[in-house]
Amino acid sequence: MPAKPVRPRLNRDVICEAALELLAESGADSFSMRALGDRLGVDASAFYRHYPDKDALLREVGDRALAPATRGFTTSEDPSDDVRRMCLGVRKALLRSPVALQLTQAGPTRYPNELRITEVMLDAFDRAGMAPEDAVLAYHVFIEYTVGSAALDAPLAVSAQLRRETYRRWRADYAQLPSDDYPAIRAHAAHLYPSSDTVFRTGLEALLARLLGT
Amino acid sequence: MPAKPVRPRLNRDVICEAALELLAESGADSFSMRALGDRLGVDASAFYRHYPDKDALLREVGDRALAPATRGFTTSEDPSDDVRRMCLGVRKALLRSPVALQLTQAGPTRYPNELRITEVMLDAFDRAGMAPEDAVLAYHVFIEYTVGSAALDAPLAVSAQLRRETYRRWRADYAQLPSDDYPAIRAHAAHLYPSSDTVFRTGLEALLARLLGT
DNA sequence: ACCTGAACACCGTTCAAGT
DNA sequence: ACCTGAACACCGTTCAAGT
Repeated sequence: MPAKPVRPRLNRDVICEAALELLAESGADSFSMRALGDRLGVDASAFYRHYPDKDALLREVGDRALAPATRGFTTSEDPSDDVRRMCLGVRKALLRSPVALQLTQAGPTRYPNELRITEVMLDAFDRAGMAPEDAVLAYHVFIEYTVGSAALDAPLAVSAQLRRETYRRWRADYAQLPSDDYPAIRAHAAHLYPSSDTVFRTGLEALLARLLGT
Repeated sequence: MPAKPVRPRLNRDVICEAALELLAESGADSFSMRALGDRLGVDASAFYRHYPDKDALLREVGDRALAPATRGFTTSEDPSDDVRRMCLGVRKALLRSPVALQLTQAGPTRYPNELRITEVMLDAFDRAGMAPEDAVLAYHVFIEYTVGSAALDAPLAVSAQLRRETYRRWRADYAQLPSDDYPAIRAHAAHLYPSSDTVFRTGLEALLARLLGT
């Protein structure tokens, strides 16, 4: 069999794959072009032949992180449930990979996974019988809520144990506030910071019920 | 009259004030300890006597950016409207100062403005007759939605003209997608990206109607 | 007590040079 | 065509030294 060409060592596929691994292992804070270069046995400057800059690289990496939400998604007969499942899937994918946050700051990537999510949701609102303007409005509301929540929840999503301990500490802090100034906080301190998944579900169901009229 | 003591040149008040100005003028990207030092005529290392690190400094700056939302806020007889006005005020403050995003990533600051916002909202849910667990759940939903949306909208909030042009360009891009793969996107391209304030209002009213039973 | 200045260990990015 | 290596212009942070 013919020898596989050793060149090219680098292309967008191997770069994004390595970036996703590096992000999953070491977190978003310690990601750098130099660290990515080390992992691939390549100088950091080599990436600039494949992407104009770090942001462009991370935008493609970010879209690939969304793949679990689109791969295998099947539309049902219930548009409301399609929106529900898609939002939950997007949230799960965003919490899994710490590059999610990056995506929130650069506008639409128009990469395949993002486009598929948009298509599925707009189609669902259409099937629900919404007027075009209302469908677009609803689409943006669900995306802002889903991505925004994920951006807030992501920093503590890495470890369930760390999350529980952190929430417990925060509750204890709230419980020690002066009750003259903050009576309502004091009264609710023990209940603050329920599971962020429960919080997300609560808002999601409220939006579905009101905007899709289920 | 006695001469004002020249020392201390630096304290938390003058540091935060200068940081807010620098952020408003030059944006979040070009903020650095060195740039802040230049503005105050001081070496960058001088701040480390007043804050443990850059994050701690920005957390206090972030809370001060919320001041417009709490200063002058008065509770009404309609809890639902109190929540509405507070969320709109928080959004406005967050879009005004580009440090908002920073706040979303570090957990609660427990600085005065953030605490006041929490107190007002929990109190409103109480007055609406909600059970304590439901009040806390609703509080977290509204905060996630408000802060999350602001984090997504902030990058384009600086200039209305830039925002309009950017949205127009994005719509044009969506309109050129292959309609075989993305029929719903193509059909809605002209309506995508309505005013982000309208989007926020739509979701906010849906959540108010469903969670506060208006 | 408070700030300076130099230093350390990093960054993203560019560009001539190598192969 | 693709990558290297050195260089540039930055970072946040520490710490001995100054006043």
